[in-house]
Amino acid sequence: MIRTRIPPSPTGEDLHIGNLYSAYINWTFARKHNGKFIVRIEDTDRTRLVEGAENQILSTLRAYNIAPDETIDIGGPYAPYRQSDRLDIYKKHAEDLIVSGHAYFCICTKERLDSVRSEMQAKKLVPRYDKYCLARQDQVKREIDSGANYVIRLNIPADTEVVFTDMIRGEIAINTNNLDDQVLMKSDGFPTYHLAVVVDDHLMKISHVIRAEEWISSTPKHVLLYQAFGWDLPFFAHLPILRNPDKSKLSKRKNPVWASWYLEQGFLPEAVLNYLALMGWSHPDGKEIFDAEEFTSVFTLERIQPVGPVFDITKLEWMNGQYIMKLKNDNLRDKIQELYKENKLDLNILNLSIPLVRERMKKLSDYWNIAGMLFEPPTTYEKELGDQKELLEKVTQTLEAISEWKADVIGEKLQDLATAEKVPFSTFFMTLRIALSGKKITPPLNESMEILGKEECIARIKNAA
RNA sequence: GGCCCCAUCGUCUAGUGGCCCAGGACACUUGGUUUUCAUCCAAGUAAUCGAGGGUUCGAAUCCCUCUGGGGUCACCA
Repeated sequence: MIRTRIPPSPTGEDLHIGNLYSAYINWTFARKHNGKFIVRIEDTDRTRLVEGAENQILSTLRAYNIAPDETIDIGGPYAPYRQSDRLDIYKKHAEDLIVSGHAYFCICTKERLDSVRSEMQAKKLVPRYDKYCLARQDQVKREIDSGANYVIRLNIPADTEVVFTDMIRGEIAINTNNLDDQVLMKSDGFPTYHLAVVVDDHLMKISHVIRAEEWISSTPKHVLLYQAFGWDLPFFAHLPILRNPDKSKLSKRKNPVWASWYLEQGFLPEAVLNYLALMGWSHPDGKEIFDAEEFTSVFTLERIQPVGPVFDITKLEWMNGQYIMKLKNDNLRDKIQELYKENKLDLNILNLSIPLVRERMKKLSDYWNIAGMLFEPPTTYEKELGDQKELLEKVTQTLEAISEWKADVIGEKLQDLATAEKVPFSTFFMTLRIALSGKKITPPLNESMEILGKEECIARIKNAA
């Protein structure tokens, strides 16, 4: 049984786009193999905890149609799925490790740890804990009994090659001399990530640990933990890290990173996911546009490239435009309406405008910029029309004479007028466009005029001239 | 700095020893369609495959060194 997971930690305001990427890969891989996709909340850092983040993360994930099979609010066979609800489990496992000699108590102060580290750094050594407490466990335990704060550390053996296989990169070996005696249990009684992730992944029967590349260097600690517990290793696959244009790890200072931001901007979930699928992975047939269904059928972990891709919002916008063009009218209308629900757009105009805007939008939020003229008259004009009074007067007369207010009829009559007046179409219609919208760029004029209605058009032209 | 990962057009990538003096997509440029914009169509610019050594009849593809980029070195995940 394939079981995958993402372990978001509720320490930010929302799901990070990198986590969404990881989620999509994990979800897809699980579905491909008829497995389960688990979302486990890793809230062991009490100092960085953000209120409400947990719900936000889950709802964003669901907004992208990535539904967990097991998580905090739906439960599952290995509940609970929130680490703060599993404290007893970690405590017990940490104690097991103490008994087996793989871990030990430590009561060193922050000051001592700092000085040990800076001393080693000065000697150009890897800054590590010096195992001071390990040699005096009896005394340490006595001090703990009389109330001393303590942590539990992993007792990492010296000079040992830890080797594991990464499904994307192959074999990776790291010598334990580069590893610190990792704290497993913090003095507040909470486990650190390293203990919790190993214990939970094992207990929750996670078969494939698919996570970002930044975890590679701590994987040896996890491997050592699995071995200390006598457990089988899961498969590991480390995904490339999404990058800023300057190649550094995607960060909110340089890029929008919250997954819901893209939704708020009017990116479609399917488009964002499709774009994400192309990060480090390519369709075997070279296809660029494909949905989750197809991704699931052709996806393989082995095809993921280990190179860190730059997250290019320009290409995302193009792709989003492709998805918008494929939307059915009603569907597109509903999405626009949802985005502008505060403004309560006139439903009739909205409906009529859809065919006019669909090919012009890259994002749903482009709508107002393109179609705003259909809802309200211009207040400013991008071009002065003072010298066009006469022509506009004639336009008004022509429009007034039209009995059947249809785009093609309007267009025909206006072209006749332009011809009679010996004004080139491009000049003529640009003048009219400005008069009606104030803008040089608008949806097709005839259709827009039909939507606006005869009276509104005439009123706007009189106003402009 | 130590350790680890990585290296093909500006960006995302194809490519796993000969079909590649490197293909596609985005972006960009030009032309066509068009009543603006967009769509659509056509064409073009753009990588001496990071550099240097090997291996081989033959290397983007294998090996080594260097360089560059990234990640990581917490009682954060």
